[in-house]
Amino acid sequence: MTASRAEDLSRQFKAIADPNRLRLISLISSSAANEACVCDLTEPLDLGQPTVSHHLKILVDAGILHREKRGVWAYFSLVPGALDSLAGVLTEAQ
Amino acid sequence: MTASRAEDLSRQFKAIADPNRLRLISLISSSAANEACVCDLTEPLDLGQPTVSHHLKILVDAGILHREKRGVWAYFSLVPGALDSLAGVLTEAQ
DNA sequence: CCCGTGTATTGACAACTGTCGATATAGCTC
DNA sequence: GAGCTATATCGACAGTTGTCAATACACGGG
Repeated sequence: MTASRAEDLSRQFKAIADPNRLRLISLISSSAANEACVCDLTEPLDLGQPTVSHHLKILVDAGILHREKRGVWAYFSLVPGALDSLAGVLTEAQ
Repeated sequence: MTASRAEDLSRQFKAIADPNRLRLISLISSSAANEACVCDLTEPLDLGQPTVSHHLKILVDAGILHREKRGVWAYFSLVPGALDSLAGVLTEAQ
């Protein structure tokens, strides 16, 4: 594996390598329309709104979540195939 | 997902969320007998021996690598199924 | 045009992480 | 046991990360 490929992959793994971000992914994927807004996510995680917004931005920047603004609300959903692609890296390694 | 489950998973993802550790995994899995010693790994990564030993310890503590000492050499190999188990978490999430 | 509300950004701070040099430990060979 | 070699541990340091309070921005309703 080249160094730059390893850098790219580590950026994505770093994005999900945080307990609160793993819970965000879990909450979003298991919610009604497979999407959730920030206000739905602060309470179950017991974190402040800026902190949740920060974590969501990291996941969006990593290409794992999609952000769609409708009116005042920002709805977050999983990018189809993003997690599968990361999973593939792990299964191919062994 | 419970908070403690998320903590456990994040510990494993943190272990692989580093470019040099991803390369270590790649190097070990693609080497001859699916194992390698520290001395084989320092040169391709261009890191010092203490640093490589440190990264390997993190992977062993996370249950991803197995360490077997034979004489003066320490041979590292993938723990069967460890990466598959992590991959499963990602595919099930979506 | 305000006001209220949902979200994003900024600045600050403690905690953690990756790296290195120096040193310690373990095991082989003579 | 002495010396050599492979590996592990320690101490230190810069850089990064997660969190919060404060603030800014964006949008809809009156």
